[in-house]
Amino acid sequence: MTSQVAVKARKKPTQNRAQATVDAILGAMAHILIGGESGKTSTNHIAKIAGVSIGSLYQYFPNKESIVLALINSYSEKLLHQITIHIEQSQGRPMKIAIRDYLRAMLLIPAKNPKLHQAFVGEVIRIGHHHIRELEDKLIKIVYELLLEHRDEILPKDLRLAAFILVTTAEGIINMALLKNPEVVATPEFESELVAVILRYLTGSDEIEEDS
Amino acid sequence: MTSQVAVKARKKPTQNRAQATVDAILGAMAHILIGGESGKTSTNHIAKIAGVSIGSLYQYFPNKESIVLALINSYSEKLLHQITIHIEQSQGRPMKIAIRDYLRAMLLIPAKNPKLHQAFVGEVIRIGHHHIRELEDKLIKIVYELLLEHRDEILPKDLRLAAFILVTTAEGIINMALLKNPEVVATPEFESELVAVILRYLTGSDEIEEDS
Amino acid sequence: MTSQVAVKARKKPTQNRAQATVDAILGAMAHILIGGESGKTSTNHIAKIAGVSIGSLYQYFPNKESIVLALINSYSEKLLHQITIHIEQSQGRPMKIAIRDYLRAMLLIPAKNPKLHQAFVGEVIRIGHHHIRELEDKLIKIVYELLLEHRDEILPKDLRLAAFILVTTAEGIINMALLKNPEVVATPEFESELVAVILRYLTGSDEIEEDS
Amino acid sequence: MTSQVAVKARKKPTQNRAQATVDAILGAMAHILIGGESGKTSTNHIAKIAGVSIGSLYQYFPNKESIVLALINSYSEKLLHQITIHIEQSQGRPMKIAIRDYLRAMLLIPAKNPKLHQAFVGEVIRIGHHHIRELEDKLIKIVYELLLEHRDEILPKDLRLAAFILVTTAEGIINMALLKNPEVVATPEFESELVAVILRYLTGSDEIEEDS
DNA sequence: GATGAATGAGAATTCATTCAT
DNA sequence: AATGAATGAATTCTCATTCAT
Repeated sequence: MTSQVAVKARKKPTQNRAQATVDAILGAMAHILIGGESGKTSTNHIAKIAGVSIGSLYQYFPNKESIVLALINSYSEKLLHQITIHIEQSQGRPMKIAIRDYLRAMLLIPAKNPKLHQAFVGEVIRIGHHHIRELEDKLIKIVYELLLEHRDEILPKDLRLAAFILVTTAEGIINMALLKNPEVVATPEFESELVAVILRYLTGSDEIEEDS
Repeated sequence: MTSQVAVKARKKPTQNRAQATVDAILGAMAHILIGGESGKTSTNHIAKIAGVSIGSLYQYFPNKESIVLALINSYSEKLLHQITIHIEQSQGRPMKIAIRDYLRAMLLIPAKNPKLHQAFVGEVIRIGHHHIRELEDKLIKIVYELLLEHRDEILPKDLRLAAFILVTTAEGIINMALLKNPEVVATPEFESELVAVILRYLTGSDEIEEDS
Repeated sequence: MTSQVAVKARKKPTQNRAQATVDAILGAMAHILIGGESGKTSTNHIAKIAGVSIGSLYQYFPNKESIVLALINSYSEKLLHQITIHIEQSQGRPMKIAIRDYLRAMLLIPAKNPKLHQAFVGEVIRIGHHHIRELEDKLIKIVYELLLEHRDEILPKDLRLAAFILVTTAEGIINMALLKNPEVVATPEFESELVAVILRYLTGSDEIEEDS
Repeated sequence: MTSQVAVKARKKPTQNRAQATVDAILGAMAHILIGGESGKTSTNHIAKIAGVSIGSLYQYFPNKESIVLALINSYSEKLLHQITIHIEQSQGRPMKIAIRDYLRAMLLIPAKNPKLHQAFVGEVIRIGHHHIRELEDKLIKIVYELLLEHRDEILPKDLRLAAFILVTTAEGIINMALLKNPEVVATPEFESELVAVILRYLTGSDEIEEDS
C-alpha cells in the first residue's frame, strides 16, 4: 500500500530524510552490537556512528532502549517473513519436508549474520523475553498448524506441547551453537543434525522420502 | 600456643576475614543478578549490598567484570561437579539411564535457582563464551565417552558431532525454556520431554527399560 | 543575512559558546596553578572554578593531562612569539644589544606572572620535557643564528654548544630564581646580573656600548 | 659518635630491623621516583615495593609527604657532604681551582643518577622550595667565604649577590640541562662550559693556571 | 613491633538527556 | 527538522590512613 500506486510522484522529502535518519541510527546500533564489546552503546556514540546529531536521535527515539526495541522488532519481522515464505512454499509437501524447510528458514538469518543474531539474543535476555513473545507465539502457531495437518504421523499426542518443544528446541540449539561456534551454524552438517533432532523427536526417524 | 591444642578451629583469622569479605561480595553480586534487573550491578551498590566498603571490593577484585567471572567460574565448577557425580553413579547402567541421569544433573542446578542460571547465561553472552570454554569442553568429553561405550546402540555415526549436538541441545532447551518460562524447568514433564528429545535423537526411541 | 552586512562580528554562535567554555576551563586551570597548591587540580574542581559542568570539560578535553598540555602549548607559543618580536627588532644592532633584548624577552613573561611560570616549570617536569622540545629547539636555533652572525666577537668556538649553554643558562637562572624568590625576577638588578652572566660567558665582558 | 667505639657489640636488633624497614621504604620511594611516571607514589604501592606492610610504613612515617621529605633531607646531606669534602681539599689552591672543584662536586651526584636528581627537583617544586632553604643557605655561605678569600680577583663587588648568583646559576644550568638532556651532564664538555660560565662571570676569563 | 584487612572520601570519567539556536 | 553545546547524576576506581589481631 505504501509503494503501490505512488500517486504523488513527489514523495515528501522530509519523510525521506527522517527515514534516512532513523535507518542510520538503527544501522549504527546494529553495527555497534555486531562489533563485539556491546560496551559502546552510548547514545552519543550511536549518533556519531550514524553520522547524525544527538538531538536528531532523540527526535526519533525517546530513549536508548527504544532503539534496541525497534531493531529487535524489525529483526523479528524479517525472521517471521522468512519463515512464512518457506512454509507457504512447502504447502502440500510431506511433513518431513515441511519441517526441514521450517528449520532451514530458522537457520537462514542467523547464518547470514551470526554476530548480529547473537547480539539480539543477548539483548532479549537483557530487556526481557516478553518483548518477543509475539514472535514466539506466531512461530508456535505456524508449527502447531503444520503438526495438525500431520497429527497421525507423529509420536507426541499433545500437539501444543510438541509445537512448543519443537520451536524451543530449534531456537535453543541454534542459539547455543551460535554462542559456542558461530561458523558451524552455516554448515550442512549442522543443518542435518538439527533436522535429525527434530524429526526423530516427532517421528522416531529422520528418513526423508523426498520427491523434489 | 596458637595452633597447638585447638586443632582444626582457628584458621588464620586474617584469612577468614578476607574470605568472608570475598564471599559477601560474590553473594551480593549473585543476589543482584537474581533480583531481576541486572542494571543495579554498580560496584558501589554491590559493596553496599555486601555490607562491605567499596575499598574492600577493589582490594579483592580489580574490576566489576572480574566479580562476574569469579561467580561464573565457581558456578561452572559446581555444575561440573554435579555432572561428574551423577555420571559416576550411572557407571555400568544402560545407556538410556546414563543419559537420563546426565540430563537430570544438567537440570538440577538451573532448577534450584532459575533466575540465577538465566542471569549467568546473559552474562556469558555479554562477556564472551570463551570464559566457559573449559566447562563446555569437559561436558562434551564426558558425553563423548559415554556415547563411545554404547556406539552400537545409537544412530549418529560421528560421535564427536553427536556429543556436541547432545550437549548443545540440552543446554539450548534448558536455557530457552528458562527464558520463556523459568518455573517449567523444575517440573517432571519438562524433564520427560527433554529426555525424549535427546534419546530419540540418539536411538529413535525413548523407551527406558529401567531396572532400578 | 547572518554574515552579509555584519562582517567581522558574529562568528557561528555555537563555536563561540564552545570556545568560551574551553577558555573558561583553561583559565580555571591557570588560576588554580597560580594559586599555589597544585593539589586542587581535580577535574571537578577545575570545572567548578570554570563555571562549567564536568561534562563540558570532558567534551573538550579527554583527560586532566590534556588541559595542562593545552595550557603549556599556548604558553610556549606566547613565549616564542615574544622572543621572535624582540629578536626581529634587534636586527642589525650590536650583538650585546641583541643578546640583552633576547634575555629581556625571556624575562618578560615570567616576570608578568611568576607563579604561573613556576607552575608550568613544575608541570613540564611532571609530564616530561619532550612536550616542550619544539619550543626549546626553536629557541636554540634563534640563538644559534644570532651567534653565527657574530662568531668573531665571541669566545666559545662550538656555536651549537654555546647556543645550548646560553639558552639553558638563561632558563636555568630564571627558573631557579623564580623558585627561590619569585619577585626578584621582575627587578632591573636581576636583569643586569642575568645579562652579565651571559655576556661574560660569550665575550669575557659585559660592557654595552649602547647607541639607542 | 654513633660508630666510634662500639662498646656494646650487640646492637639492639630491634633498632636494626627498624632501620632496615625505614631504608626499604626510602629505597622504594626513590625507586618509584626514578622509574619515570611519578604517578605510582601511593603509600600502598611504596609499601609493596619496599616489601613492607602498609602498617609498618605508617609506624615510621606519619604521612606520605614525610617520606619525600626524609628522602630529600638525606639527599641534601649527601650533596652537602660532597661539597664540603671537595672544598676542603681545595683549601689554599687558586680560586679558579677551588671554583672548578666546587662545580665538579655539584655535578658529581646528579651525574651519578640523573633521573633521581630530576625527580628531586620536581618534588622540591611541588612541596616548596623552603624545604631545602637550609641546604641553599649553606651552599651560599660556603661560596661566599670562598669568594671572600679572593675578593680582589673578582669583578662583582657585592659578594653576597655574587655568591647567590653563582650558586643559583650553577644549579639552574645543571637542573635545566638534566631536564633537556640528562646524558650531557656527565660529559667533560659540559663541565668545561659550566666552569667557563661561572669563571667568566667572576673574572671575565676562565684560564686556569693549574699546578697539580 | 608487624601485619594487612578495612575504610570512605574523593578523583576521574561516562552517558542519557535537555534545550537554545 | 537538525544541530551540538551543556548538563549533572551516576559510575568506576584510587589512595591515604586507621585499627583489630
